Amino acid sequence: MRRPTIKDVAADCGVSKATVSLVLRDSPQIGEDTKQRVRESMVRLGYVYNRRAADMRSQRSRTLGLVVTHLRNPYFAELTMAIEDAASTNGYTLFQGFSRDEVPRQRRLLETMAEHRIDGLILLPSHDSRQEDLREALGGARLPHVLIARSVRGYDCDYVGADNVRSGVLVGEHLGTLGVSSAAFLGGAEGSSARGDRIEGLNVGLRSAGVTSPLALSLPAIGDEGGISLVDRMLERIPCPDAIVAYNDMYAVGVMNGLRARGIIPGRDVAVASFDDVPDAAFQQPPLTSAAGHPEIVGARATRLLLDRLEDPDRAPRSVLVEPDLIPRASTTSWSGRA
Amino acid sequence: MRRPTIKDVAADCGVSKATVSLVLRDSPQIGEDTKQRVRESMVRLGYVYNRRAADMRSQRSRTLGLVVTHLRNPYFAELTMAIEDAASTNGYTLFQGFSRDEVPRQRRLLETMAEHRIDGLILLPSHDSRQEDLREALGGARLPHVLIARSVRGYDCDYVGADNVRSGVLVGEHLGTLGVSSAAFLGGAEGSSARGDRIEGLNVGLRSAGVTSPLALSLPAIGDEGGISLVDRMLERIPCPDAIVAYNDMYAVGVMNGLRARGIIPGRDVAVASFDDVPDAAFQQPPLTSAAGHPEIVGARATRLLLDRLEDPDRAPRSVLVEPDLIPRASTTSWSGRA
DNA sequence: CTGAAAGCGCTTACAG
DNA sequence: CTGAAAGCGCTTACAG
Repeated sequence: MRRPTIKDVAADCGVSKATVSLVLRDSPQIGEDTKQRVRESMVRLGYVYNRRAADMRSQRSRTLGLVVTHLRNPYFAELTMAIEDAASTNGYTLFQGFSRDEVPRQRRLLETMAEHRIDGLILLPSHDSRQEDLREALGGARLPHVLIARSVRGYDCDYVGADNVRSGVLVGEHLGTLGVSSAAFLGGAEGSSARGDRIEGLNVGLRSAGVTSPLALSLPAIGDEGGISLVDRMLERIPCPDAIVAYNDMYAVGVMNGLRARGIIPGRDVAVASFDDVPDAAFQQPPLTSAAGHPEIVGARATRLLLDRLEDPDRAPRSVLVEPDLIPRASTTSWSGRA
Repeated sequence: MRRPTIKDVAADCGVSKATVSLVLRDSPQIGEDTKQRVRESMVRLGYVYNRRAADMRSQRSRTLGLVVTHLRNPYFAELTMAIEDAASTNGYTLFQGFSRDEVPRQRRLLETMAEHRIDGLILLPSHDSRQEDLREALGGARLPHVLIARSVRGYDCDYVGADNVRSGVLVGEHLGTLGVSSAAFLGGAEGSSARGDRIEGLNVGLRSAGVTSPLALSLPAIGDEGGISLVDRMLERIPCPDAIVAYNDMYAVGVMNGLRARGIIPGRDVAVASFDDVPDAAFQQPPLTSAAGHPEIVGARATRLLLDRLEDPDRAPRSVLVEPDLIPRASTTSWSGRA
């Protein structure tokens, strides 16, 4: 009941192992009649190609690793699906792991994947990754890799993400145009590259739309804190601003619930905007204005970048920023203006 | 610049390959001083263990395959994370693929994973999978596997899912107790095992709570159709019932938006309930009553079942049904009763 | 406690 | 057009 190997196939149809191997790759060296006979033997014996053995000999695995933090964020889920699609289209199978935003867990995953001899890695780094963490885990294994969605300060490598500064500018200009004169930024992990970029762009956008005193407050989330709690903390410190910009759509949902709990109607009493434009954003009450981060494009470009690097391991690192789009919806456009 | 192998390590510290191999597994056969020397060599040379080679010899791969349809459903995302967690806790690395509910794509993924010699497979079957499809893809490769969330008619194998009949009963009893006298079921793919089970249970639950004429209508989704369109189709055929039960929380969100678009307030004018209890359910307006399907438990049990089967490939197939819980929220409890 | 040898299932020059 | 042989990097009996 052992699984048949090319040796069994070769014996079954009276050729050598080498011939069977060449038939597997449909080599033009082999005659059509021989190919036919070999293929019939394979079917008869129930032969299943063993890639592990093949790859061991040819020193590549045709596998890629994908490590993201988790899938609770629909943006990460879309990113994951886009990468799987691009990988399998190009003949690669994907190892997947979730760091849950924990550096030790991330390190273990990278180690294991390196031991499985993945050809390359796509990593959405856990938010507290330091450059040393990555250098240790990736440099040691000399593993081609690209970072997505979050960059790591001081660590220069291939990177693909939405253009967060530009997203911030779009949101800021939109709010300014609506007549907003005060705004707060809620959520996101302190020190996150995406958070810093979004805030930076937001200030630029607000100013360019003529808002003189941008960002009355910006509160990063503490631990697993959600939007409801952030609204409470905000209201302890400042009166409700004209607009609240959430770090992403998930925080925005919490923010809108937090506002309602305080008797403030989101969309009417205060404009609410955020980032990512996950599918659910359109189905919120009110529908949520969001800067689309196009995860399907980010995922496809990241996979492309990684495959390019496999071809040429020594090329200079590249950074790809995907252009965002502002999707205005009622959470900002129905804002009634200052009383 | 070739990667060092155990041969290089052995040469570096003057022992044989076999000794290095034993040190890798921390064998008690080897003396502490020798182990120390070997480990120092490994670090010095930057040795990375090659599991592919090891596994080829030992005829197992320490990898599992996970194929789900997609991650757009948060329930599937939770399931995926739970399985990855259980797999990595047990020393397995996960291959992941998405069938996108397409049988040919599913078949290709299963074939490729079999060629990579995964030790076992967890499959959330694409909704139109026939038993022949699975028999062909899995029987041929003699691959240990367990199905999750959806069963396939006529295909007897290990299975883990929420108890959908019981979920239906819980929802039905809850609605009956609230005084509902008419209900419609919206969404889900026609022929889906989960859909059939939920409807069956729902009828039982409604009856047992004294509702004499259950389920005025049940409409499966056509293609990618969402809740909004389903509401429109429902209202063309019957007057709005006391309660709408959606196939899952994603349809429920659409259903509530569809109702609002028609001037019907969900929660007040009509009770809305559904299945899964994804994290977002609590944050809907109104918060959504849902029968929790506990994906973290389903995922953990499925992985356990697969590992058990790897131990004993010939045991009889088992079916594990995870007990659901009804989480009542305002989408039903604020229902005002018949006018 | 350690080493020499065979073998896992392929691919890859090299002959013929 | 096909075959014999070496080798990918490990593990596993088997000696000693």
